Amino acid sequence: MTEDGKVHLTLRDVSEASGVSEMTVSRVLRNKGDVSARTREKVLAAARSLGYVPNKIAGALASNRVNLVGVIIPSLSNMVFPEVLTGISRVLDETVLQPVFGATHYAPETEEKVIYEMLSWRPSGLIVAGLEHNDAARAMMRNAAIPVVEIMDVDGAAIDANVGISHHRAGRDMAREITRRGYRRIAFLGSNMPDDHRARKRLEGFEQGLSEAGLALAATEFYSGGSSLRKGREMATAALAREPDLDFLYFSNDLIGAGGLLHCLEAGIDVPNRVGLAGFNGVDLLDGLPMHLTTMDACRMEIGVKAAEIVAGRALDGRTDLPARIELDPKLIRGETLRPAPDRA
Amino acid sequence: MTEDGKVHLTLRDVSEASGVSEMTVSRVLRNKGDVSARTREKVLAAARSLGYVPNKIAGALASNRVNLVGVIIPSLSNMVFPEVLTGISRVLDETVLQPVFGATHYAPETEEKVIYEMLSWRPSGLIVAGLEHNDAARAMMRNAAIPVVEIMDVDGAAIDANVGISHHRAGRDMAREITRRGYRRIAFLGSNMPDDHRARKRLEGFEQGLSEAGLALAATEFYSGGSSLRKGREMATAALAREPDLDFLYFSNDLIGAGGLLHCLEAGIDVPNRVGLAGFNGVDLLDGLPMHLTTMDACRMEIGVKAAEIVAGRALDGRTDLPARIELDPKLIRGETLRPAPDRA
DNA sequence: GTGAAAGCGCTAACAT
DNA sequence: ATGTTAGCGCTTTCAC
Repeated sequence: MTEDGKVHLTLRDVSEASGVSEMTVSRVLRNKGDVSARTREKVLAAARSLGYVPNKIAGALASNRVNLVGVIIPSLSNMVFPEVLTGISRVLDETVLQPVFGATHYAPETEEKVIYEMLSWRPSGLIVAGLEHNDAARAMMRNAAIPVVEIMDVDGAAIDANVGISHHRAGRDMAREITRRGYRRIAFLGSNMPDDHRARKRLEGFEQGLSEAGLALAATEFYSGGSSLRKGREMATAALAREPDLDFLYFSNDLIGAGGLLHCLEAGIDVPNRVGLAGFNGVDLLDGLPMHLTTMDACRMEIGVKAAEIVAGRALDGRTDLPARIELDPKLIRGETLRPAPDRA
Repeated sequence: MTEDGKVHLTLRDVSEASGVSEMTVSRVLRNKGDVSARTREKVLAAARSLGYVPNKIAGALASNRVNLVGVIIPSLSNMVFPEVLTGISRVLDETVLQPVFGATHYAPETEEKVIYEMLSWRPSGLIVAGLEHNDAARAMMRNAAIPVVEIMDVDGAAIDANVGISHHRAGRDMAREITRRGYRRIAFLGSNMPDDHRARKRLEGFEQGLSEAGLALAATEFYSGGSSLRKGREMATAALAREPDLDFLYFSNDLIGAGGLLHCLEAGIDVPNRVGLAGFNGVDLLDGLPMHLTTMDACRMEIGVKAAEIVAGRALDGRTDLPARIELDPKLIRGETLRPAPDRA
């Protein structure tokens, strides 16, 4: 607060202090239009000495331009999303655009609310995780007249643009890899969140992959709440107690997979010969475990980068030549928790 | 985009569609003032059928109220901060306030820029990690005339309000605990980021605690880049190779501590008798390791909650009775990586 | 290179 | 309970 009780300085204050019109002050502060070096210096000196901070609210209203990109994801406290955000930031940091984050906690109604709030700020673009949204959310995004990129998943119809991997394929490919190596009594261990559509699609793809080899899941184990090493241990313990002849545990993420691995090693189970294991995500925080867990890279950083490039290209440069759909390849990361394929006779 | 080429609907559109004045439409949409049930229904029906989304930019400018709270932290991809954000969201979700996040990557100039950007949106409050800021940042926050809460750390002078733990004390208390249990050849293993002031303060407190027992650090090991299990393993390996008679490894966070623990267990080192270990943070993702790592809870969730309560109480309810400084107690979490204290003779 | 006028979409304050 | 007027702080447009 300044001495005269004013809470915020305006362009007018800078104008008066520098003896330059508001309009020219505005030009200097935005590096827009031609201003003489002398005037520019006067203005900058005044702005700095007063401690002027522009009011973006007013600027956005007047220019009808808001350099914000809404980024809507299920959760921040999940090792998966920070990397996507990093990819997005890396690209947007090179532009005038700024990401603004919102979390849905895997609840469609929360997602609807978050999208509504975001759109009410009139952002320049939207990046949303997943392809599943309720009707209201879908309608808002369709009517928003801004680039909307749905990310992470490509198994379904997108509203506008789409960048991600096929989780169905990821699950199927993992099943093929596992069966090729001779595993036969295979369990799936994952979360039971009905709105985690990507985990669901991986499971569906996985089951399809098994059935191609004439197999079906030998056991499933579900948990709720956040994932942790302990959850993975508990699920592995439970599954192996219930079905002692299981020879493979497929986990829906790396953290619980790592927990399962620790359990097996401690229980003296021969990994990967007696029991093999795999996770999903390619979380390199966990690099350093006694054994590398076989997993599949979800291309999270790259998804963020590509999505941000589409938004920036369309919103800023008016480009219309950008791909509307980018399907990335989830790469298998072969750890030591998978035994070699048997020699074919 | 609607048929007539308009990109966004305005109050005027809803007013015309419902035959009610703009002002009354505004009242309905904000639940403000008395409106008859009949009028309210007409307006809501019109707004819904048109798909009207209010323009918060215009609303904020007119009302001089922006229900945003800027939250500025070093990094999103760090297990430490998501929990703080969860605490903040939990409180703000019960109010009209919305958090907006910014990351500084431990760079003071980036912090300054992020604070400037945040303030240019005229938020209702600011929550900033740490007490160390450059002069420009400090000046902006002092002049902002909004509640500013510095969090995580209480070792220093705050601008306005302050919620956190004393990292100096946390380090000192850990040193006391370790020396009490008879460990004597003690190493510190942590990051070498010069701008991670909290890690630095823990180290200083730790050294002070050691010196009280007539000891000094027997070794230090620093790493750069993100922390991971592997980094912890490597540092433990290096430290023990260089100083084979070390009997304690104090890590600056739980993740590298867990890596160190895995190394020791695999190397057949008797933990906690031959070598003890401790980390910092209380990250419960890691619960499930072969042995519980001794650590100290940094009260992250509670810090977020208290900080948000101060902002909400002051910004929304005009309360002036809220504490300006809250120092929380980092609790020792005793795992099995600490041996019992020797009987005193 | 600089300035004056108009207006962005909403809400506060004041009618009625 | 509803309507009218003015104006938030900036940028656009046009004039000089």
